[in-house]
Amino acid sequence: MSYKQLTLKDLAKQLNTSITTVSRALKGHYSISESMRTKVLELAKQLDFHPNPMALNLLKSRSFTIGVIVPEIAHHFYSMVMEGIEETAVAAGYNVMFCASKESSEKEEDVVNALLQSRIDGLLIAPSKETINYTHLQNIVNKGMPLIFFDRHSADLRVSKVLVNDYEGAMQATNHLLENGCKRIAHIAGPKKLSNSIQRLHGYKDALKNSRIKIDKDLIAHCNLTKEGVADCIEKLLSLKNKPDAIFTYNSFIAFESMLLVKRKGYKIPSDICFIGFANEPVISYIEPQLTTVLLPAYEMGQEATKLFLEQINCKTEKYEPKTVTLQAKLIVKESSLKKKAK
Amino acid sequence: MSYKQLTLKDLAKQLNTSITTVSRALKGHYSISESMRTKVLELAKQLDFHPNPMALNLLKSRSFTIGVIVPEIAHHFYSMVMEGIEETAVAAGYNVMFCASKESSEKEEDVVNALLQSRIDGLLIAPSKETINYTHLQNIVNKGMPLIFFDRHSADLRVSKVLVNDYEGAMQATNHLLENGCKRIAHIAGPKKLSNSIQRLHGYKDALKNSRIKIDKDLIAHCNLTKEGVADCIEKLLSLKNKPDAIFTYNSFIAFESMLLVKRKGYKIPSDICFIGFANEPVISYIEPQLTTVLLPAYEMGQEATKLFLEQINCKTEKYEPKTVTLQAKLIVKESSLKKKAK
DNA sequence: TTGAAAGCGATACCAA
DNA sequence: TTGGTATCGCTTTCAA
Repeated sequence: MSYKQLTLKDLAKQLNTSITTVSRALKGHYSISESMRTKVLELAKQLDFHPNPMALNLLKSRSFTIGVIVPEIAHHFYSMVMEGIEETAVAAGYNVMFCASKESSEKEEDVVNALLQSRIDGLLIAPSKETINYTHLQNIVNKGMPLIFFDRHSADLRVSKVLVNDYEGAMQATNHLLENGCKRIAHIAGPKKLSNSIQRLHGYKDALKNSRIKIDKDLIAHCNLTKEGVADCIEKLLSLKNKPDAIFTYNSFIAFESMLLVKRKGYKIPSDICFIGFANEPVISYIEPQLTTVLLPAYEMGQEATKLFLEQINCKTEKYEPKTVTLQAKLIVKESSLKKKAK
Repeated sequence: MSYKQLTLKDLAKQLNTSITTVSRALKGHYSISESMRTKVLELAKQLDFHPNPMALNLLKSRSFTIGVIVPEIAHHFYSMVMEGIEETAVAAGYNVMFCASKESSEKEEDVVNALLQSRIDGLLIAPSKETINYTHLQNIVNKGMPLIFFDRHSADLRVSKVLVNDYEGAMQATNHLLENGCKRIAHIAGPKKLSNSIQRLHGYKDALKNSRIKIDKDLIAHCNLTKEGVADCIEKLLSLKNKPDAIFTYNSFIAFESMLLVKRKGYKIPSDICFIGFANEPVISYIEPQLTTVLLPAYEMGQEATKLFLEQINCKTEKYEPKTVTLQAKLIVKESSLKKKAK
C-alpha cells in the first residue's frame, strides 16, 4: 500500500518551469514575477499541493514533533494534562506523540529510546514512580534537546519544570479540616520517594505544627496505590485506640477506595470521619458524600509545559536558563469535609 | 537550539572508509568483511549511533506514524482506547499522534489536515458527534491511505471498522431489567444521529418487543449530553403519570447525572427506580449504589483498530478488502439494577 | 526574473 | 569486498 504524493517537480513540469521557481513562488519569494506567482499558486491550490514534510524535516533537522511520556494515559489527571499539551502544541504547529510508561522505569527507558529514534524536537515527561536512575533523561539534556518535567521531577536535573504547589495544597486541606473542628487528622501518603507525596506530607505536618498540634506518627500511613495498600492503611488507622476524625489522602484513588471501606465499616462521612483528597475526576460530584478535594490544574500544567518547551526551542542564545513554573492547587470544598454542618 | 546528530559520514570518516560500507556493515549486508563489520559495529555502539529516521522516511515515503483522532482525550473510554492503540502500535514499531476533535466537525477537519501534512501512514478515527459531511475522510481513502473507524463510523465509507455490538448490549441491559421485575423501563438515548445511540435504542426496543411489551414513547427521551439535557430528560420522565421503574441510559455521564437528580428528588435506587448505563469508568464502584453497566471493551477496541491498520498497511495486493470487527459489550451487574434483592 | 546544482542523511544499484 | 553515484523532495546559493 502506498500512493503517489504530489511534488514540486510535478508542478514544475505542468507549468513548464523549474522546481526552484515553483518553490519560490509558493513561498512568496520577492524575485518571482507576479504572473508566474499567480500561475503557480493557482495550480497548487487546484491540485491541493502540500510540500512533503519529511523532506523539510530532513533539511531542517527538525521534526516539529514533541514527545510526551505519562505514567498512565487512562488516568483523568494525565489525560487532562495531555489535552493541555495537545491543544497548545497543535496551535503552535507541533505534533505530539504520547507514550505511557505504565509506571515502569524499564518501559520508560524503552519509550524514551523509541521517541528519540523518531527524532522528536523535545520531550515532556512525568517520570514513572519507579524511576530512580535518571541517566536516560540526563542523556537527552546532554544532547542539547529540550526536556521538560511536569507533575513529577528529579531535583538533580537542571531542566525546566511545571510543578504544583503540593505543599501549599496539603496545608490548605489540613487547615480546612482543622477549621472545621477536626482534632485527629490522619494522612494516607503516597509512595515514599515520590516528590509530590513528600511535599504533601510535609504540608500536612507543617499545618499541624502551625496550629501547635503534635504530629502523631500513628496517624500517618504510606500507601503503595493498590487496593490492598489502601485497605491496609485504613485497617491500621481504624484499629487505633484513638481513631482519626478526618483522613486526608494523597490522591483520589486512595480517597475513593478508603471512603468505600470506611462506609462499609459503618462510619458516617463526614460526621464520624471527614475526607479530603487530592483529585481531579469530575466524578467527585457523583460519589456520596461529594468529596472535598485539592484540585490540581492539570490542563494548565499541560499548557505551561508546552509553553516552556516552545520557549526553549525558540531560544536563540547558546544557553537556555531552565525555569520552574509552580502552579497553585485549589481547595474545592464539598460535603465530605464539613463536620460541623453535618453534626 | 539544535544539536549535531551523528551521521554515516561521521562514522565513515573516523574509520577511513565510505558511507556505503558503513551503511552495509550496520545492516549486516553479506558483502562486508568480518573485520570491517565488527569495526563499524563497535564504533556505532560506542558513539550510540542511530540512523536519522527523517532521511529514512523521505527515502521510503513512510513515516511509521499513525494519526489518531478522538472526540475527547480526557474521557475514560477514549483514553482506554488510546492505551490500546499506543501499546499495539509501539510494539509494531509505529509511533502514534493523538489529536482531539472536541466533538467539533470543524476542529476535526483541521486536525485531519494537520496530521495529513505531517505525513502519517494511516488514520484511526472516532468522528465527532457533529460530523455529517465525511468528504475530508473520503479524501483520505481516495488517496489510498488506510483509514480505520473505531467506536463511531459512517456507513457510507467502505473502510475497516471496529465497532461494539451496541444493539446486543442494549438488549442485554433491557432483558436484565425485565428479569428483575421492572415493568416500565425508560431509556435516555444519546444524540439522534449517532450510530451508537441509534443501535442502543434499537436494542432496547427489540428487547421489549421480544417480551411482548408495548413501547411507550413517553419512556424514551433524547439527550444532548449536557447537564441541562439530562435534567430535562429526568424532569420529563418523572413527571409522567405512570412513572418509570427503571432507567437505561445511553452512557455513563447520563447515568451519573440522572442518578444524582433522581436521588435528590427522594427516590431510592434501585428500590424505586433501577439504573443501567453504558459505562467504562472504574469509578462506578465508588458511587452509590454501584452502577450496573454495559461495559465497552475500550482497550481491546484500540488494539483491534491498530491491528486492522497494520494488516492494511502490510497488505501486498492492490486492493485491500475492508473488514469490520464487532466487539461484544458485557453486562456487569452491580447494585443499581437489582430491584428484587433490594425490596 | 529564472534555473542549475549542491546538500540534508540514508539506501541501492552499478562498477571497480 | 569496496566505493561512487543517483535518488527521495525540498531549500538555498550561485550563475545566467
